Amino acid sequence: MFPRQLEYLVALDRERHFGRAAAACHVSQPALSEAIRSLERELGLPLVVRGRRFEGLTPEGERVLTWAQRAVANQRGLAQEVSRLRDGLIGTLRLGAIPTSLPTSPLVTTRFREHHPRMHVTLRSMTSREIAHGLTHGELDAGLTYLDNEPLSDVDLRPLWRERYLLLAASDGPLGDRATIGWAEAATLPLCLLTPDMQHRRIVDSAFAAAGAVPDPVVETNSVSAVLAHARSGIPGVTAQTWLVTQALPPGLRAIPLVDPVLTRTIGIVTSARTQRLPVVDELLALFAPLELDEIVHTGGFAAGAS
Amino acid sequence: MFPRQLEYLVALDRERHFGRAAAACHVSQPALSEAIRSLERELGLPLVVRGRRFEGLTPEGERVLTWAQRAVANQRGLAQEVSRLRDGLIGTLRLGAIPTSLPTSPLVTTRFREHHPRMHVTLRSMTSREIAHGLTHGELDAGLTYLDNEPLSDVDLRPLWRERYLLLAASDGPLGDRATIGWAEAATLPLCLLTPDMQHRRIVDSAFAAAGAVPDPVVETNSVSAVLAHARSGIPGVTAQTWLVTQALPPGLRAIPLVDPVLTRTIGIVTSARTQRLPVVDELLALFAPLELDEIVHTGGFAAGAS
DNA sequence: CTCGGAGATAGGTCGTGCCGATCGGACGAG
DNA sequence: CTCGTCCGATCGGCACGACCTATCTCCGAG
Repeated sequence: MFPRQLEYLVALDRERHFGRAAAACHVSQPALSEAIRSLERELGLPLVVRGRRFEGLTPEGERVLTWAQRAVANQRGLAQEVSRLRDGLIGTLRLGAIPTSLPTSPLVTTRFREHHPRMHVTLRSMTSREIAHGLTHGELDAGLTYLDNEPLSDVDLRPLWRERYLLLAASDGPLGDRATIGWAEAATLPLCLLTPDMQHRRIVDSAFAAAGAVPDPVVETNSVSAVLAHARSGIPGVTAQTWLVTQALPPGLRAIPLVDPVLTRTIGIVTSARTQRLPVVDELLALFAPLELDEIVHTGGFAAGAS
Repeated sequence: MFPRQLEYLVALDRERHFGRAAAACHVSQPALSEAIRSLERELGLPLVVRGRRFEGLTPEGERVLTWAQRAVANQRGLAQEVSRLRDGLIGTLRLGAIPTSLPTSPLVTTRFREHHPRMHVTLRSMTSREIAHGLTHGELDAGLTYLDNEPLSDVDLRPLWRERYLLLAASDGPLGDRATIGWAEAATLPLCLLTPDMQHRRIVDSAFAAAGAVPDPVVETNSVSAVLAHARSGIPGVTAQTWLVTQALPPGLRAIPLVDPVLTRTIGIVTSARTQRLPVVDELLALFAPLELDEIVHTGGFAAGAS
């Protein structure tokens, strides 16, 4: 019933060792041991499998654990709220971002830091699946990922901008003078694409499929800079247009909008809908109106916004 | 930081009086008074406006209060989980239901009671707005209401069945031999409808509008039985077909399916998506597969199911 | 002026959470 | 087989804090 005991239970489940759990909680081992026992006594339920060593939680213990974790998370939220009210927001915003969102991520991080100078930001490149996992397990405050593809469950969405897609080709090649190109035609070219484990590639594939075409990826890579390099040497590639916002198009390259269909994917902030919003998440969302960054991303007003 | 203090804060905000709050928590007034002071000291924040009498919480106090309420709710959830694990589910399922769902509500309540014989159910007739309020404020475990009309926010949905709509008319009147009737034609009749403050009426109005017709409600009432009575005396009425599932159609009445368009509205269970699911809510949802009741409702297998 | 209500203060008691020290069983190494 | 080690349980004692009753202060109503 009491937060200390629940905290110990969470630590015990995490460390799987009474001594280490006690150390993690800055108490002696007997204190933690006794607290767990008293918790079992109060609840009238066995929580941990009693053996010579720690052997995991009982099924009842697992159920209680989830409530304990929520209580601990709530405690952290309260502590963060108090610290915000007293000293302004202090601490670290833990942000996960898919690779495609990285070039534009400074739009998010810098604005956040402008409003909260004493906050730190950790920005980790991860897959959308890892982001979902991090959110549900409280290891992440927010994520930057696709919103309308392979939808995540139990998250709140805040769209920021819409991606469009470009064919990168050598300006002195046969495509040097094209204003647009259809996905079907692009599929007839030898292409350099990202590997299929990346969501960007799966989105691109769906566009080819929508145009009734099957692409021919003669080179597959998991690095966008490799795509650019191949494009310059004659093997065109497909990229999201935000990749070109931060860095000038290298000389000798052209970016040709892909049409038929014009494929757009929304990128935005995802936050956990299940756990109570931490103050830091509230503050983050308060800074960005829906799709507010779309204009900046597409008009190239990025450099100014990120300065 | 400690649950007792947070509990006191919640009680103080509720009772707006130190003495009453203390009584509600079964402690003496000085105990509560001192606990609040110590909480303010620990957090380093003023929480209550200090005056000769209680004068409300400070803005900081309000923020802390929301976290305190979550902590208390979480505590209740844990307690309920423990009681479930020990003795099976005991207590009361607090259910809110819109009037239209009442005739079919026994399908829900009886199945729940079959699986949890020691649980009580309180079923309160309320508007969908009141249900939403009750869910967000933790005064309600679940609601029974329309899912696809005037959508509620921050709730989880579990569809149960789909309503269709019927025209009730005297069997010896001019409509006595009709198999179906269009909304447009129905609008030309003198009608008895529910009052516009009821969602059922607003749904019916939208069906008339979809057919490009404006009904002529010569009688408006907030009671379905009045609609039936008027139908028998010559003024037809519109009702959801589930109203006729429980009670046999009174002699002299016919129920004629309304078409063009065939209007369907889904009724189901709504639960709070924001607060952590209480065990009782988990158990309730576990008993009903999506739209599982649709067949029972429409084939009239209801009596058997409710026995 | 007095009285009653509201909340703060004072002083004392009891529970309990924590510590250091120690115990006892299991297990691996030799 | 036996010893050493690791892990968790148990013990005795201390100290803090949460609570209680009683009392005080202040203010407004009558």
